[in-house]
Amino acid sequence: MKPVAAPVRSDRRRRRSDGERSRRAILLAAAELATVEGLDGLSIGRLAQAIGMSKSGLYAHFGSKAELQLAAIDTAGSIFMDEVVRPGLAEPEGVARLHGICEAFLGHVERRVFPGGCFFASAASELDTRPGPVQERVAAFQRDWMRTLERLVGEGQERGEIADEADTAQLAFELNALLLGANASFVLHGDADALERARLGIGDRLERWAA
Amino acid sequence: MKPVAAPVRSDRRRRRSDGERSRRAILLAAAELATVEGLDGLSIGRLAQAIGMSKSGLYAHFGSKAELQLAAIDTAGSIFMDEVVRPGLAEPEGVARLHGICEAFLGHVERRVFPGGCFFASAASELDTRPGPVQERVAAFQRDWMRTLERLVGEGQERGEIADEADTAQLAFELNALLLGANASFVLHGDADALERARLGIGDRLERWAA
DNA sequence: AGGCAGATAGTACGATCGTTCGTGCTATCT
DNA sequence: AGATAGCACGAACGATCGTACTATCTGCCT
Repeated sequence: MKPVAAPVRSDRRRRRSDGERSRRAILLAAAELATVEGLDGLSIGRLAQAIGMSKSGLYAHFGSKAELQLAAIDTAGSIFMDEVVRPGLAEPEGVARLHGICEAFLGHVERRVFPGGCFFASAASELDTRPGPVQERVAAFQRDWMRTLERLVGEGQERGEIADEADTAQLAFELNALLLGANASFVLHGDADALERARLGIGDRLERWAA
Repeated sequence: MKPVAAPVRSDRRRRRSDGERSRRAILLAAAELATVEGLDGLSIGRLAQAIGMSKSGLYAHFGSKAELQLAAIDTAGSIFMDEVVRPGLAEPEGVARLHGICEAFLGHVERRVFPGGCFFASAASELDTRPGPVQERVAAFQRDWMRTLERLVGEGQERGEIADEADTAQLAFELNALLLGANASFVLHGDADALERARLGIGDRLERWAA
């Protein structure tokens, strides 16, 4: 989990510092608002109003709405990296790290890093039936996340902390399902118990396959 | 799982048979389209075009877009009942019935009863941050579904097929999480393996707590 | 210090949104 | 058979959508 499409300045357009700051503010607000209004439902006019800018001034930073959406996804991705992946990887390698990343995920949901819960859960559900570059970017992120989980499970197995007989992808799938289930229940019903249930389930799964 | 707001004719308005047929066609299309465009993203104009009717003619069946959404939710609910709950309950009481309802859920996803996967997963994700009557109706359905799962788990325990020490709500939560995880992965990535993973996980959970 | 490119705002466009209204048509009831 | 009321339509509304064009201002490089 990481290349994540660096902020490649492919075009030869230089950026001014004030513009860069504006752009960052726009994308931060866009990433947060998108979990509430949806990536499509989020309108440029409302976004401009939310950050106190003119519609055209904001729009000039992006060539189209689709490019704004793509940039917002990348921004959300780097927030997700900072809030979930990096803290998780800070734990010592093995089951502790797997536990850590799951806990970091639940924590970022609980702390409402995004007001509408996990950005990618929200975006994936909205875009799942709308093929195109925007969907593809979200799907790529989601695949990357799953690969990260699988890698951590695999590391646990290599270290002898998780049974070799365990199906790596299967275990990763189940952990992810518990995380998404908790996210959904927490955001829709405000049900904090769901987070605890996910923790219980995750602990149970890891115990079940402990070597 | 069942009262589900019967088609109560609270107003004294009589219905003509042709109107009733149109209304049914509208709501069927609306329930299906909503899993693709979203309940909000679904526009009346596009819905009218999809079923070959005028915008105003369609609109006349409902006093507002919100009422159309509420009616579409009820329609989706009765489809869900027919395709998932009823077939599941056809199995003999106990673990078999629990297995049956889960399998019926996965089957209705795989058969694309709704083109965008489980209607309520889709709607819940879209509406989770938008309080109001529409959200409330979806949330009520979702609670009802969870209660059904919990009831089936409880029945399994009463029959001595599931260990009494099992946490009823916890087991229901985990089963539901596996179902939703499979739904999300299947719709976003077209990943049929996810359905199999859910089946494996469900079987494993039920075995784990078998009495 | 001068000048250029980037940043922001203003305005306007065509399309589409949900909604309202008035008008014929016809199924159904008396 | 005639009356009633539900059904469907076309046209039009004000608002808002994404997008384009133009003009003013200002940070930054030479």
